[in-house]
Amino acid sequence: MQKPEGLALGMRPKLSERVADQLRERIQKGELALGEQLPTESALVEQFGVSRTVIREAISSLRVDGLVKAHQGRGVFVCEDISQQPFRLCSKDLSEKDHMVQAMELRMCMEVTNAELAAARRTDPDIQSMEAALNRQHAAHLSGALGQTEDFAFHLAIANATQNSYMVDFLRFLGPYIIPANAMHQMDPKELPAYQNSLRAEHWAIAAAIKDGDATAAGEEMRSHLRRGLQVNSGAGIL
Amino acid sequence: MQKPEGLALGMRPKLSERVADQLRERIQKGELALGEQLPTESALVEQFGVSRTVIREAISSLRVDGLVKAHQGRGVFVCEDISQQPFRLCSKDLSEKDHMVQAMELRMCMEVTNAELAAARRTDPDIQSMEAALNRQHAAHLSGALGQTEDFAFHLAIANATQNSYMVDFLRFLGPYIIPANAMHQMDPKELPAYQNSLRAEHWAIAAAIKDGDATAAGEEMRSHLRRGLQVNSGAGIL
DNA sequence: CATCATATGTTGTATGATGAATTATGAGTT
DNA sequence: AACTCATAATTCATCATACAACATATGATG
Repeated sequence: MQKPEGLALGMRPKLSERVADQLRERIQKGELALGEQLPTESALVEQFGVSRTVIREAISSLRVDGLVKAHQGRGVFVCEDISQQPFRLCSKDLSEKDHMVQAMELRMCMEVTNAELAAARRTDPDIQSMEAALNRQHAAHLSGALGQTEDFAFHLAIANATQNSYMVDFLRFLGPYIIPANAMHQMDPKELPAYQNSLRAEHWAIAAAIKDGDATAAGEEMRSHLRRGLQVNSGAGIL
Repeated sequence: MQKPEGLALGMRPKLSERVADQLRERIQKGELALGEQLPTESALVEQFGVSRTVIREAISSLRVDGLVKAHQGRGVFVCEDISQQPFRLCSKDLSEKDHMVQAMELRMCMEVTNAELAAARRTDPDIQSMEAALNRQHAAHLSGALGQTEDFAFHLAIANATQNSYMVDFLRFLGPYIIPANAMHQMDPKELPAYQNSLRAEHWAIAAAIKDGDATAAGEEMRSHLRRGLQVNSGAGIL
């Protein structure tokens, strides 16, 4: 049994969310100045004709989004730098396939340069964790598993080797958007082992280049690795 | 007059936030299973010894973070795919400089490949908006302005030319973390015009490569452009 | 067994009151 | 006039209670 989820044409969104959306709009349109502003809770209660509960929950949303900052006894203020707004990947006006391809390209953009950076900065422990992930992946393949977790762990190890924590964070953020799209699920079981072999070969090539400290080679290996994955998954991919 | 802001050693964080943090921890530690769970609001009221208002605001935080989903009449459930979690760039255990450098590297990772993609896919309108941004930047420089807005507009135009909306979103997300760090503010006014000239020259070189459809050249021009910017701003940058 | 009314539990919203922090006000002093 | 300090007014934070809306379990009824 499945629920419809995505508001089924009559699914009234919560009041607090509607209010929050309206306030977001006002802020991003610039109707509310940057440094200060925002009417008091009681004023908003009148404007929207809802209870304080709703207003407070709406403002709470804006707070965790980093759009406003509330000060007890003073008021709620629009943040000076709306820079702290989080990054999301959920444009709903995109087809499922476009979403996947674009997310994959985003990943590619970073992973290629990531491999180059890793080649320049990797430490011995980095190399060890990379190779450990590859060995685990091999074991998974031998045992009949898909080994996607281990695959991702290898890429994470590379991100770690860049010594840039944001790379790790971002890849980890991107991961869930990509993993489930892997075409291995719908692949002919006959072809699976061959595909997995080539996957591992590509991984080892990347690892070797990084170990050698050859940034250019590492980048190229990563690029062709991901490009192949993109082709298998979607057929497209000019990158 | 400045406020201390960042919790000045005794600044008690709001109850709702403390509760929200504890719940986040429970979820990410896996103490709360993935599909279902989360005690009822009244149960949490007893567990934490706070009012329902606080509990509700805490859950509201988790909701906008994409960690849980609330269903009226049923309960609050941990999201199946915590993938929807937003990406933030605010690791507070990083020095100001490390933060800047790492964010800049993240930008570099994407912009280099971005330029390559743009060279392969740019349309005529893309080229026009790129060149328009450059002309506006030149005008800004001539009028004595720093022209950072126009600079960023140029990079955004390139992102647009990739035909990948996520690239635009992500660059726009990264923008605020980078713009203010530009070293032009503290530069010797004598050297400023020369620096701005070289900036524009690099921009035009990138634009030309993209216009030509030369992906490799576009990537390289972008790489050296950003690398120079990173050096000016921080001295570091092995990339 | 199938169907429907009811009861129960849960989240959503409304309302009033109190506490805590900030700012505005004004009296009083120098 | 200028400064100090207590007081009041404003505003968000929290608490407590009640009701509405929705979902599910229960049990009676046919």
